[in-house]
Amino acid sequence: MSKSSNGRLPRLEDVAELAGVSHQTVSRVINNHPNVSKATREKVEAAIAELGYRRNTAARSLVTRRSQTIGVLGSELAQYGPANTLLGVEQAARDAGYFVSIAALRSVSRDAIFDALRHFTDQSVDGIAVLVPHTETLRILEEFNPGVPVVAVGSLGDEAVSGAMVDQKRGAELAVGHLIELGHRRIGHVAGPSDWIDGALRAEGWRAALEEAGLPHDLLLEGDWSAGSGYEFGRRLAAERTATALFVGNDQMALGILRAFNEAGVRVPDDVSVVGFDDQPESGYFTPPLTTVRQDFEELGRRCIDIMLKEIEAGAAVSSTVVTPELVRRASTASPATEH
Amino acid sequence: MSKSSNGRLPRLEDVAELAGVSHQTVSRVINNHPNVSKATREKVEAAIAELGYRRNTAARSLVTRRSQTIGVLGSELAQYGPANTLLGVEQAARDAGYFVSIAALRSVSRDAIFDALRHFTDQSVDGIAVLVPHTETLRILEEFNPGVPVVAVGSLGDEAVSGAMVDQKRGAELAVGHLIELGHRRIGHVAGPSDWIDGALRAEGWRAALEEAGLPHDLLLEGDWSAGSGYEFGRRLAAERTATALFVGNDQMALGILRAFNEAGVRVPDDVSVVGFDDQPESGYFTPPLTTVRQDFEELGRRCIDIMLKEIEAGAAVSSTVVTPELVRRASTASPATEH
DNA sequence: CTGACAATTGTGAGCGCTAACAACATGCAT
DNA sequence: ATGCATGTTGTTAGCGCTCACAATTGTCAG
Repeated sequence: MSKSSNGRLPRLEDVAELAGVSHQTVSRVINNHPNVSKATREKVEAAIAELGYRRNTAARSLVTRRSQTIGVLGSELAQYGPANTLLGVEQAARDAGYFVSIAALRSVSRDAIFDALRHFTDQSVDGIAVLVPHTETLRILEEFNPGVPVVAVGSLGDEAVSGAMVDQKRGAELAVGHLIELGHRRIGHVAGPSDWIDGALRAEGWRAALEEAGLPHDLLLEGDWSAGSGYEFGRRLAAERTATALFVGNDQMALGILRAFNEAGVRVPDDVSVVGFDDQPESGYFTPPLTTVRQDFEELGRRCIDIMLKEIEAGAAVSSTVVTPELVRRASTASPATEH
Repeated sequence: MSKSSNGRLPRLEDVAELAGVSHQTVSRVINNHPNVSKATREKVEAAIAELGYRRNTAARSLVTRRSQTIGVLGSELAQYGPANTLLGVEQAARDAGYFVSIAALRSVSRDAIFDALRHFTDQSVDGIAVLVPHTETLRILEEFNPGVPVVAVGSLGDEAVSGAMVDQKRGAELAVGHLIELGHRRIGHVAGPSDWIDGALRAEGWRAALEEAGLPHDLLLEGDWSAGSGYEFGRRLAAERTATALFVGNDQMALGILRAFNEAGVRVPDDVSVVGFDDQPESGYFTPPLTTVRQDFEELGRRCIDIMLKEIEAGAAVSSTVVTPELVRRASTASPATEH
């Protein structure tokens, strides 16, 4: 960091002096105000460069009451989806000149959420991105009005907060449609927790797709997203053999099911087809490589910030955006064996 | 957020007025200065509670030149290791009353790192945690002196910056030792990139362990951490069959190898034993469940902040800390088949 | 009762910036 | 020349807090 000769970081006043103008003119230059003559602007810019001047964020914040910071409230931030969404959020926010402050929830409770929101208001963040995919989160958010734009990722939002989401029902349709096309009639669903927005929506999409095709939709199991829970269900399903195809809520649970089927001698896809959700980088290397539904989490994060910046900078109204998922066909699905 | 009757957020002055003291006394109370009488402190605390007063961070920052913010510079933040380290960092930092600002590197270059560091100095962060596990990072850090404590995660640090790391050589020893104990003599290593600190250290540990046991250490392949690169090597190794056991740099590459071996009819662990590194939540559900070396990333992150806070708050000298990894035995390792 | 000292509380200034307004050119129609 | 709009620059105040120091009170030995 460059320091002025007296050992202090240079400030507006120092730049002004060197450029032979008032500090206010320097302020105008760094804030891109219109009415500054070209000659003055160049003089000031030269002085800024010479001193290595950088604006003091705290001083600016103090008077503008804005911090150029976006708060990201997240849970399960180490998981593939949230982690990548965070990356998209960070990229879009930093590119737009904002700082990104994070608060990770250890548990999703009212108190924890309030605590994190207070943390952000203490920091006078200009907006809050919420990566907490539980249905109850929205209700809690409405209770605590932080006074700045809030965008909930993974939800379509409502009257109070904006939302950016992947079209989960479409994703479920894609998966189930693929299985129906292959000739399956008995298609089960291993869902994520029903208090997670995505979990509920995928289950709903699964049911709707089967209903539309006139097929039964009675095989529904609710897991917790973990490979372990997939494994447990896999053992049960291997014993019962009630379905010829499974739509699984995420790739991790699918991995557990694959493992359980392998142990039990159930062949995938010969005996049972399996479709996952997410398309993690590893999913193509499962045994067998997993057919799944890809979600572009980084794009989701970027869209979230797009919406937020429109609200912050242009005072736009609450709105929402939807990212479309995509089916990735690999080796875990095939037509059912014809029965004798 | 509670507002005072005139629509403004309450400030020190408002609290002082209500409590019948000076603003300075209120400041003393919120900063826990000693010389404040019990009666006064209680009066002030009551006023603070009544008004819902919260200190203005920007104003405080402006005068103290400290922001109560820790910057986290990371790359590959969506990967299991870095993502969990970030979680540990966030937890420890927020618990200590700090804000956590992140900057994710899209590419690891001098420019990108400088950019991110400038981003942090603009924000006057009080310390910087670096989660960029490339060997060159340290050199770049030394060039740019941010003027605040820096802790590099995944490195032992050096004279200029502190470090928090997992004992990678010990981890490699654990893995290789386990294989030797099982009776393997030809133990190959699929390493991570050699310009990653962890990759280089694990390879070194592998070599050292074999050397000490008087075993050959000529089968070394360098991957890129991805399942895809593991898969490629797996195909080659399946064809060549030069080793009876493989120590793999991380669980993802191990997954790729498992996949390739499965395709090629190489049985694990009957024909070849495989040990991974990391112990991701999924590793226990691979086919077969993976023997691996567990690293406690969250602990690593917490330790990193412990060190940093000591430097920030107590002016402690540059130091370092080491987290010990642990072997997790599962089904991907066994004694080699006795040859005829 | 006084002076010295410690404990407690108050006063004033200023951190670096932006907002609001004032002041000054400049150009052009009258 | 005069008046007025327009563009450009300067002046002043104040955001909410902490620091350094000043002022006040209480305590106790002599």
